[in-house]
Amino acid sequence: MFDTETTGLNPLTAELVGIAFSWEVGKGFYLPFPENKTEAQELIEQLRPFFESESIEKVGQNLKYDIKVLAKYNVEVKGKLFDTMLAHYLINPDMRHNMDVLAETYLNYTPISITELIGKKGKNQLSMRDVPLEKLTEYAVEDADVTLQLKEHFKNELGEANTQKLFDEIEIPLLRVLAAMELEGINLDKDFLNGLSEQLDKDIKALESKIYAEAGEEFNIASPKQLGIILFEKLKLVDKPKKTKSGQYSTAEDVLSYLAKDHEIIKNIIEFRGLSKLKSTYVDALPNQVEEITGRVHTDYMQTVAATGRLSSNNPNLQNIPIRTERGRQVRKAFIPRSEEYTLLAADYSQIELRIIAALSKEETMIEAFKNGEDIHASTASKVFNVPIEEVTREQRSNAKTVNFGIIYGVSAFGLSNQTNLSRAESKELIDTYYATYPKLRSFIHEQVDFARDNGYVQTVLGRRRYLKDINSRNAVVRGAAERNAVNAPIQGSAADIIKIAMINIYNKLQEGNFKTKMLLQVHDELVFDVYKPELENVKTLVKTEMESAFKLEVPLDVDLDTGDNWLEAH
DNA sequence: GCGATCACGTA
DNA sequence: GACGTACGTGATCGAA
Repeated sequence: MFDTETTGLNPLTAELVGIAFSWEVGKGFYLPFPENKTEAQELIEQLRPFFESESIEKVGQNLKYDIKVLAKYNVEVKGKLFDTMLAHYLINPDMRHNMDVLAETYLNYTPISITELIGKKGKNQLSMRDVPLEKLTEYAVEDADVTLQLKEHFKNELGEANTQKLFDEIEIPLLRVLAAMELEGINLDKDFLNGLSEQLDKDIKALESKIYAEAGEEFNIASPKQLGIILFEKLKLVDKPKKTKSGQYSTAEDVLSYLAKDHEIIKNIIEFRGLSKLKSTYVDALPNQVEEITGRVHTDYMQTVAATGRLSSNNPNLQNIPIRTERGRQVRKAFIPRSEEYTLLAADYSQIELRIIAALSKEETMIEAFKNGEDIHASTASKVFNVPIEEVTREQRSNAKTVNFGIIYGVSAFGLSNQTNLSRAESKELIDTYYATYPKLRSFIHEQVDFARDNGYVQTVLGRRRYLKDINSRNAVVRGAAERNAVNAPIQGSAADIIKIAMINIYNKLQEGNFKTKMLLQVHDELVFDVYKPELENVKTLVKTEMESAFKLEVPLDVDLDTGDNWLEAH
């Protein structure tokens, strides 16, 4: 077992301060590293045979971090891996997985906390370098020991939860794939974003003046509190304004959009909000996230956060780059290939969640539609509105699409009527007709809820579990939420399983084939590659084949590919 | 300087 | 009476 101690959380800039080792519960040692880089490199060279040994199993807590740190020292971590954080994620995805919590829960022990060592995060926080060797040794070796003890605990529990395969064949191999993607990073066109920023600034300022004029005074539009008072006390736009749970006036988008058609100020506020969000969160923030060393943006994928099995992305979050609005999609133009010899390839699963629910429910009508390559929303519309598929109107298709997605989340008539132009009664009727059209979908949903009631959990196609402690709650609201989770988690989670398989297989093939092409991003149902142009045709075939054959369902998986000189063109 | 709240971006 | 899943980030604002 090993655990690196470094000068920071960013593996690209972090320097090794030391490494703790433990090979037997209760035993361990700590190897401090010199501050001098040449000397540090000399020391790590002596450990290279250990790290690069195929036969020595490596145990750690969040090994992706250690692997990335060591990669910057040009050391590869080979051999079998056991990550206690990943193990616990499979054992109970809804809990937290940091070592302090795990030690307290499973070993009834409280290790020395990092804040005890270096203080709370902030200006006055020390660097690991500043911690006296004796204290640091105790801390580091304790962590190593605790991790090894946790491993002893978790290796049996994985078997009991039937998730051993998922651990060995998905999460552990994926950790290496994610480390490689994160180290790679993606090229960003800063100049382009600076240009966007100036345009946005002009438009935001213009909207600001209009809003002040309409309000009759200047105030902070970005403050929901001040905005609420202007709209609902000064201008009295509605009789009974909706409040948030803390008693403020709600100025949320869905509340404001009701008022937009009658009030120019509301339209301007909605636009102001959209543009401000775009500017602050993306256009201005992204250039600051470019790493100096590489000149690229390196996200950090969280492998143990989403309870369903999905990844999440942060610093920066590259899984929520705008696409829906014309203004927003411009941001995607800033994500570009590494050089002129490269092009971006985006590959996304078409309707993967609907295909999964069709296959798992064995709903033949829907399966057939997918097998025939039909537009699934048009096909649904044609059936529920009882018109030939070529006569489906835009509105019918749109409503069918809303129901199709809603089904995956456990939508109610209320929710549907809120999302569409349909009344409550019309929504109810549509849902009833929908279930009459796809009867096995309804029984599938009930089976999931029943399974959860009987077993306390639901699972994905690969046996990834989500425990639902509230499934038998007497509180109908709480129980309803658990029931929706019982339906959604296997669907969303199975899609996550499938793309993870594809990522591992694609990564391995690109490695084996010595491709210059690199996988860069994952956005739940999409993978983005930086493709060396001479490899394009091979890579396209490889990616499509691996993604479509990652998991065999009764429904074909379909992947759309596109390339371009930026992420917008490629999508 | 922190955490809660609100709002809003994605699949 | 509430009322569709899963996330992360930025701005504000009140309490330290």
